[in-house]
Amino acid sequence: MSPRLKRSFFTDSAVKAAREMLGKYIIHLDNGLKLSGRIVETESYMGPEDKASHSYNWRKTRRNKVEYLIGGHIYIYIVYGMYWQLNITTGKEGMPQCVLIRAVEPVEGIEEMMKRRKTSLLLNLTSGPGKLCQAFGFDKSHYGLDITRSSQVWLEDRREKIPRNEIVRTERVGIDYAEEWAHKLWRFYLKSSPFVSKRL
DNA sequence: GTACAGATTGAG
DNA sequence: TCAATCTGTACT
Repeated sequence: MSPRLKRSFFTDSAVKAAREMLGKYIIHLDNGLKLSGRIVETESYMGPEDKASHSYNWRKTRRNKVEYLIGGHIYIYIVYGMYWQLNITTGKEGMPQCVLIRAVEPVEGIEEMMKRRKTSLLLNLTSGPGKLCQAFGFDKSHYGLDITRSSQVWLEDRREKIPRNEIVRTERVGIDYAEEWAHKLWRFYLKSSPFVSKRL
């Protein structure tokens, strides 16, 4: 049985999918080069009801239109003019929610990641949303990709059991403008992972 | 056409 | 603590 996560995983709500994504693996086959990592930090963006979300109040623009696709597509965009943010859409078609992958633990392709990140410090390769995109080479060329079918990018379940007390649930990072939504506990990370971007 | 903020990072 | 850097979005 293939360990690849299939559609049903991504049609859950973003909060549930974000929590379940911890301990799963992300794989990028980059021109024959295999890069992979274990997901250790995620955030959920709940769409129309969530002021921090690009699709708050059903907003739909050229940038975020793929959020409206069925769960399992890549929504990637740039922030601060220089960093990519990798999101996976969730929910059924027409429901614009997504999960932001904020940090992974590097597994395969570490040498290449070090080149791309210009550092030999393991801890600095993928411990943040912008960092991991640079290490993995994720950019606009992956916009809208269906990760349940793509031969370039997918997620795998390697059957790791995550104990309940390993999962920390906190407020999201960098969205102070979002009023009461800024306080929703929609960020998840693995307590014992040194690759988590920020501790509160 | 113009203005401006931003789901970050790394250097000082 | 703060600058880098530029696209998306709203507004004129």
